[in-house]
Amino acid sequence: MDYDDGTNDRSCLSLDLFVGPRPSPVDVPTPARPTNFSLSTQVDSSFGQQSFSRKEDSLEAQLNKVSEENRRLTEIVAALSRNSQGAARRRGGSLDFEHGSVSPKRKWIVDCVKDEDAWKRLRSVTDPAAKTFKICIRTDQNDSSNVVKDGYRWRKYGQKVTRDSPFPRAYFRCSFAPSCPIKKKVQRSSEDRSVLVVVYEGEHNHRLPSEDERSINLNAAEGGDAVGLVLKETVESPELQRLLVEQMASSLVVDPNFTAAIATAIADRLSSFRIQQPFH
DNA sequence: CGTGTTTGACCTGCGC
DNA sequence: GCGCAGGTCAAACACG
Repeated sequence: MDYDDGTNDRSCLSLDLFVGPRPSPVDVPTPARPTNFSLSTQVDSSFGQQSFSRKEDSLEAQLNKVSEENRRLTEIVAALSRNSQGAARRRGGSLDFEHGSVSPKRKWIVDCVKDEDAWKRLRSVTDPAAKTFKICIRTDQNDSSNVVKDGYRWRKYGQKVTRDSPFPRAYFRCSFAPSCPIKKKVQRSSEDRSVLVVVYEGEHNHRLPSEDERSINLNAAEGGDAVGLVLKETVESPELQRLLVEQMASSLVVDPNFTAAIATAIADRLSSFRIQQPFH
């Protein structure tokens, strides 16, 4: 699907990985790409092997660093997307948190809220006074279940067909701690059935279950972890894998440290090459 | 048998 | 007061 802001479903796929609106140059200052620098995709593996291995280690570390930063940004931008909704509406935007619908123009999707710090950040940036917040989660379009597992354990206590959506709304309580006051409402978006709109009301009065406990809970539940599924599919889908790699590569290329490392590696090789094969 | 889901009935708040 | 819609309860049921 093509949207009137020039994006399409394909571009939104990559957008989903980062959660929220496409960062503009103003939002995320990016270093200027060196205009007189180009990197060939074909590299002769016969020279500079040892030197390049060291550089590879360095680059792998860079890649890991970028991956970790990407993960953190995902959580932070998810929280910011909520905070930005007012501005989005003013410019004709997008995610209607009041009615749980998602405009096709833009898609603000949370792909992961799975650790306690992420919950705290979400709360601190969303609506701490009302103690409610709403997120949207992309799931498999063919998955008709309203299962959204976020590390906590939920017990469904009701389901209701509402007026503003053809899809039923499911009501959940936290079953990990019987006295926990938090509630969760899950409803499929009427405009994009692959998106689940999740409303949390209240706060947990206990800690996030440990990894072991979560593992037991998640494995015991039928239908799989919808949030985990999104991440899993993101990694396992060849197209999304490619998009993820492209984005990481893009991040690396605009990183001055990365380009400097590449330049140094190439300079090493060139100097080695000149020594072995002087100009005629 | 324990735990979670389903689903119809009931409760509650709100607008008219 | 009435009707409507959203939210909750609880008995029946399914499942491991």
